[in-house]
Amino acid sequence: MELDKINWSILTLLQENARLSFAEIGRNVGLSAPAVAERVLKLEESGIIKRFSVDLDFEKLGYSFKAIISFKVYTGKMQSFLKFISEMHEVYECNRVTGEHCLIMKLIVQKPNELENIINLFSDFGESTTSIVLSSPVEHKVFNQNKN
Amino acid sequence: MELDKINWSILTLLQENARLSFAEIGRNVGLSAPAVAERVLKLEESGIIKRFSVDLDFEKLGYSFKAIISFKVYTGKMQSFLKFISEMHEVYECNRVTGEHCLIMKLIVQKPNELENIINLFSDFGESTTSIVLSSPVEHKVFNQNKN
DNA sequence: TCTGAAAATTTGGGTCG
DNA sequence: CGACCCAAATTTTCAGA
Repeated sequence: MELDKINWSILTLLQENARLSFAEIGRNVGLSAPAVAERVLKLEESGIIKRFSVDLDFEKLGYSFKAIISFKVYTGKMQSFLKFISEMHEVYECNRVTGEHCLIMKLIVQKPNELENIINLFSDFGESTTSIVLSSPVEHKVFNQNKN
Repeated sequence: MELDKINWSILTLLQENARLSFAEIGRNVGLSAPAVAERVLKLEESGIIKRFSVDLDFEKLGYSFKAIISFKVYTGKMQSFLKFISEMHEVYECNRVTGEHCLIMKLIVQKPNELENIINLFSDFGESTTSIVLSSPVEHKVFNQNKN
């Protein structure tokens, strides 16, 4: 799909506030509301917009600990481990990567001892290296085309 | 702020589809539209909902390479490095962590050689270990209170 | 793109624990 | 008094040409 400057502007605006009305977006990019609606629909249909969502403050929800776990899966255990973590709500994200460790995961938990339990459960599947997140200087940055 | 079962349901629904109407959410949780609107407003005001956003498919936008860089910052270079990356749109996320490496970053780029350039730029500030993301078995999971 | 019709959000007033 | 419902007014979205 071809992305012109206007579509990039729409995507930037929607990332910052997905509840802008089409009319308001149109005012920003110089289009009428129906024209914006049509573009957004096509962006959804093409899959470029995967979903409209909300970003939550996990700390305020009582989940104060973020951890990043690098994980080296034992031979033959990959499939069962992926199935295992897909059902754990504490595992927020999991990436398969090149390099020494096979997986890099991000977890969100309420208390340190929850993390301990999880690491114990993981030990059946491989070896983990855990880092606690102290802060997130850059978090979920708005993505745009600026090439500086 | 107190979060009852209804507010958790609202948060789950909004994460899955932030464009549900208040009336539709109300049908799911057994409230009227204005009651839902008021709850959502309070969730925003309290900061639990940080923003309404869209999740994008970066591959379809031509940004096919995700990388995770572990970074050990040289003494005294932390502040200048954080300022440096805050202005780089390729750095999607940056976490300060415990452990051997000080920072773990997620980057999104179009081509491998862009990554090479970035790693070269980073070398003034510290030592990096780069992993290319092959796939993301779990990505931006919907967060809810289920304790199973 | 424009216009009318349908649906959504917002606001005010009133009610129940 | 806070949280909710109902109903009217405004805004937004949708579907026709």
